This record gives sequence, C-alpha cells and structure tokens, in this order.
Amino acid sequence: MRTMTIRDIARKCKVGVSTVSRAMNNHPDINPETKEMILRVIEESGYIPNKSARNLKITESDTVAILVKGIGNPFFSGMIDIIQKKAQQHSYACILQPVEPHENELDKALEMVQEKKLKGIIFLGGNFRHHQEKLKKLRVPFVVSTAGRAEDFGVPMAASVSVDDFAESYKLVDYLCRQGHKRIAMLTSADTDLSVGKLRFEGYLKALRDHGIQPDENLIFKLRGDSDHFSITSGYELTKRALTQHCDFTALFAVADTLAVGACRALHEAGIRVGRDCAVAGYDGLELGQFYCPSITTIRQPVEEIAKETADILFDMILDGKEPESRTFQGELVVRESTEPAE
Amino acid sequence: MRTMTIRDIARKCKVGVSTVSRAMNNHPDINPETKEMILRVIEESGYIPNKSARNLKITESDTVAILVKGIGNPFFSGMIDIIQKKAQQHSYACILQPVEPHENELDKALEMVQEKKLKGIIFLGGNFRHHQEKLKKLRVPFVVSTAGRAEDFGVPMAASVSVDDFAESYKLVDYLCRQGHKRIAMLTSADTDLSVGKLRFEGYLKALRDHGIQPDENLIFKLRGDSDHFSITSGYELTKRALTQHCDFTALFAVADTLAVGACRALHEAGIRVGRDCAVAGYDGLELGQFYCPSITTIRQPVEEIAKETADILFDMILDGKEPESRTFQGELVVRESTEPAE
DNA sequence: GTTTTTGTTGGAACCGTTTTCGGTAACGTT
DNA sequence: AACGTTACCGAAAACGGTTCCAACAAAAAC
Repeated sequence: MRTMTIRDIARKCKVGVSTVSRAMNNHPDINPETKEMILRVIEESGYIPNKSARNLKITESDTVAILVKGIGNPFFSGMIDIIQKKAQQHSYACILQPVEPHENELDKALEMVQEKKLKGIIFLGGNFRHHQEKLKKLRVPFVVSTAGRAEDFGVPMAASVSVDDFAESYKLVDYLCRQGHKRIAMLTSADTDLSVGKLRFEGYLKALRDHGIQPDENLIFKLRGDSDHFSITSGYELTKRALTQHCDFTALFAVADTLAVGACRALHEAGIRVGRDCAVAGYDGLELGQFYCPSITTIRQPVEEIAKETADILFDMILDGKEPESRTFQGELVVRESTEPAE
Repeated sequence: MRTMTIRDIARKCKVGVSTVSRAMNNHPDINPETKEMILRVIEESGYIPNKSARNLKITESDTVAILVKGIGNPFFSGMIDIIQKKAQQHSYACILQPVEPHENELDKALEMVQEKKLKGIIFLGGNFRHHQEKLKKLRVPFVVSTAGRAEDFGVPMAASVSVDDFAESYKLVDYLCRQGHKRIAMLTSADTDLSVGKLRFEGYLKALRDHGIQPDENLIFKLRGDSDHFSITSGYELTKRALTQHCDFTALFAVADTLAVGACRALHEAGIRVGRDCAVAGYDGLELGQFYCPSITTIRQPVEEIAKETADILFDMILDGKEPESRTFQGELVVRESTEPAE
C-alpha cells in the first residue's frame, strides 16, 4: 500500500499541492476557510507529511539540537529539561540526540546540521580536543557544556560552560586535609587524558602536595576501562579491591557521587563506619548522595545555572549574533555526614 | 557557501553520480579501484551525504528504532544497551529515539516509520490503551516492553514483554504480611489508570485482603502529579508528609526503588530505624537499592532477559515473519536489610 | 569472425516536499 | 470602461540522493 502524499490530499481537496503546503505551514497567503477545510481533510485521512522530503527542501528551520554522549548520566538528565524549556521560550524546536559511545559526536553533529538545518548545537559530554578540522566545518554556533574549555578548541563560534574541576577538586581535598586526613584514597577513571576525571585527579594531587603530603601511588585506584564508567557497581568493586590491599586510608575521594555510593557500601560491608572510621566524598551533587545514609559530602555543580547559561549563550549567538562567551562556574563544597558524622 | 553534493564528488572524480552512489553503498556493480578512488576523494573533501535525500528515495532500510518515553529512567538504560547489541548481531541499525513526556509515542512512531523506513519498533514506556486506530496504521512489527499487555491493544503485529506487576507486587506484600506487618503504607503514583503503578497498587490491595487486612486509605500516599515522577526526592517528600500525620505504619512499600530510597532517608531523619522500626520495600531491582544502607528489599525485574526477549521477539517477526508472541516474566523477590535487619 | 556474456559505467527519472513565479478573480479607483 | 491592487491559488522547478536502464567495452562462447 502506497503511503499517502501531499498530492493525494490536494486531489481530495480539489486544490493544488502548494495550497495544501501553505495550509500546513501556516503560510499567510491562504484563505482561512480553505485552510481549515484542508486541515480537516488531513486530520480525517491521517496523512503524515514526509519529514525527509520536507527537510530536503527547506533551507532553514529554527531548531537546535542537544547532542548527549552518555544519556542516562543523571547529571545530563537534569540539564536537558532546562535547556529544552529555554528553547521553547524562544520558540525554537529542540531535538535531543543521544550519541552512542562508539560514535563520534562531531560526525553526528555535521550530519544533523545539514539534515535538520540546525541553527545551533549544545554538546553534553564528548571530547573535542583533537578535532579542530571538524569543528571548523561545523558552521553553526555551538556550546560545549562540562566537557572541556572553548579555548582548547581553537575555532570560532565555540563557547563552553563548565565548572573548574581542578579548583573544585582541590577545594574538596583541601577540606579533607584540614580535617586532619593524611592518607586519602582516590577513585578515578582509567584514561587520564580524555576524561573529566583528569582535572579532578590533578586537583587532588595539588591539594595533597600543598599540604605537604606526598601522593601515594598505592592509594590511587583507577577504574578498569571496560567496566561501565561511573556506575555504583564499579565504585563498589573498586573499593572492595582497594580494601584487600589494606592500605589504611582514612578518607576516600571518588570523582563521581555514584562511585562514592558504591564505596560507602563496600566500606560498610567491611565493617568500616563511613564518617567515623573513614571519610568519603564524591563529586557532582546528585540527588543520590544527598539521600544516602550517610549523606555524602560532595562538590555540587550548579546544574540549573549551568544549563540556563548554556542555553542563554547559545541563543545569544544565534539570535543576536553575539560573540561566543564562555563561562566557568563555581562549584559548591557540600559537607555532609560522610565526612562529618553528627557528633 | 553551498553545501557539497554527490554531484560535486562525481565531477571531482570524473565519473557519473550513480557510480559515486555505488561506491558509498558498497554496491557490487563497481570496479574496486574506482570505488577506492572515489572513497578517497570523499574522505579528503569531507563530503557528508544528505540523509534526508537518501531517506526520501530509499524504500527499505534494515533499521529498527527504540522509542523511549522517559529516557533517564535507569531501568530503561539497562535495556537499551542489550537491545542495541542484539540489533547489531542481525546487522540492523538501531536508532534510539527519546520521546518527550508531552509527545505522543505513536505519532512519533508513525512519522519515523515513513521517514526512516523502519522495519520494526520497540517501545519502552508509554501508553497504548486508547489508540487502536494509530496502532493499526503502524504497519510494522513492534513490541511494547514493560508498558502493558499486547492483548489490550487489539491489533496484529503487536507483542509485549512484561513482568506481571500485579502478581509480583502481591508476592512482595504477601511477604511483608507474613513478616507480621499489619499496617503497610504504600507510595504510589498519582494517576491510577495509565501508570505502571496501577497494577502494583492492586497487587498490594489484594495481598492485604487475602491476609484479612482492610486497606486503610490513610496509609496510601500518592505522588502529586506535577512532581517529577519516580525521583528519590519525591519519595522523600511524600514520606515526610506521611510522617506528619503519624499513622503508625510498620512497613512501607514504594512502587519504585527510587521512591523507597527517598523514604528510607525520610524515616532515618525522623529517627526511625529502617529495618528494625519500620520495614521498607521497593520495586524494580535497581543498582541503587542494592547498595543503599540498608540495602532495600525489592522485586527484581530481570532486565537483561526482558531486553533480550524483547529484541528476539521483534527480530523473529521481522526476519522470520513469525506471529507476535508476548511474554510475561517472573520477577524475583529479593529480601534485603530494609525488611530483615541482620540479626 | 560473429554473437553472447560479463563487468562497469553514465543519464535521467523519481522520491515528496517547499517555494518561486506568474495567473486569475474580485474589488475599488479614476 | 479601463486600470491598479489585493488576495488567493496552481504549475513547475528545485532539493540531493538512489536506481532503473541503456550503453559500451572486453572477454568468452560459438
């Protein structure tokens, strides 16, 4: 059975195809009655206009896209809603496009720009360090959120919004040191170059050194590359492993709250009281850590503000032709039970 | 600057457009050398074929789609990977399409079928009860996973995979009753008709009655419609509210693990020891509950099997033209600390 | 040496829209 | 009565691919 086209509708309405098109895209040059009649017929016959054909012909389209590498990451989920709402306020369409781990976010972006005629892009996650050429071909404004700094990209129309992971991580570990901890274990990601984990790790090192503590290789635990990245389970297992080589740390810093939760459970099972016997801290400020027992000390990233700013910067570029303007947000050290047990 | 087309490549290679097309779609009728040469030129010039144009012309395309209403739901995240892997094994492309809460998953599906020439669809979440007409227009096989039973749809090509929420919920509450609990509070969703919560709620009622317990209105707490659905925070707040009207329940059953986590924290803050003073149980079997302190009793849904079966059923229909065959899985009651404190 | 086959190619039609570019009718103005 | 406006409409040309078909050369079969 052939699928219905605009011509079928035109025939059914005894009008030209252009009129039907006008009716659908509320074009001014059409008699309101004809329009209504056409729309009714369309409704009745369940005609669905072919988007490919439309996108092929169209030259511009007031839409932006959010490309998310690692949907499922609760940190991103929080941002997405906010960004979409912003887009709506500007009456822009906003399409959410997950990027699979093995896909390249830039190739995807390039495709979508010409397919969907995007006016702008927001990247959540992903890596952009070694892709200048592709970034340059992307001729629309875009902003990279919490995945690197725009300065590193070396291309115009690039803005970034991020939290200074190095400084915040430093802040947290500094706090732990001031609490008197000398042996602070670290749970971080495997590949140091690409990951968000890198800066957080460096902040950790710096803080230790500034407190006259020599970082101890034996206290640094890296995720195996294959385990799925920042899951609770991997935090749990990594900590279990850490505990087998009794290296007597008194505090543990995980680069993500999820990992910290897993760590807490592992410690708990080993009979170590989190907060009293061993401090635990995470990073991100997820709901999760706030409601855990004990609640988990963390660096809260201002998700809402980050999301808002990300969207604002993008639309400033799109609508007002403003220059890309990057921002770095402050995180907030949120001290909770896992490092300061109630009395 | 005009965007590059297949004709530009053809010109640059001094061949016809059809030859370029053949090179890209590894069509057999082409000289391997020409092909290689063309591909090299394409690579060098950074040409990106226009997907809309392609989709417009193409008549079929070995792809399936997963339409997820409520991406971010960790239960779905777990399934997605597995399904995608299955698709890959059949060398089918698999596109992941989030559906916004306000969008209708069926309209989206209809669009995509004609736009992307889908061979099949997997729905995660969503509601299909009152949409027979649209389901009928969807002329490809599809399977609905954990969002209702195929029998209710009344259309061919529809399969469903689910867990018998009613029975499992019954199983859990029955267990609580056998533990001696008489006053069991329930945390459930607002709208009883559409939601997964409904069957779980009914299982709760039935179990109580079978134990000679008259369900108490005052122990049933429903989420406000506006709060985002099954978040930890809403579980927390709902429980807080429950506690203000001291209705002295000795157990609490939440329709989702996330809610249960929130509940645990609220109880904890009220000085009530979860497990000892009050039992808490959830539903889903998320990582979260397993690692919480105390770990949370739940009904574990066999995510992996469900996902595998969902994919298998779909591909059986697509590849072998099999009849839609629905399945209902057993859940598993996982008793943990929140209902049975260690000694 | 002619015919058939095989392998490779290019031309052109087509997919279903939007949009340009007139065209027509109705109306008000001189 | 002739004209300029205005409001609405339809035919046809794109958009950028794929694919059918005819063409041609070289190789194989007779």
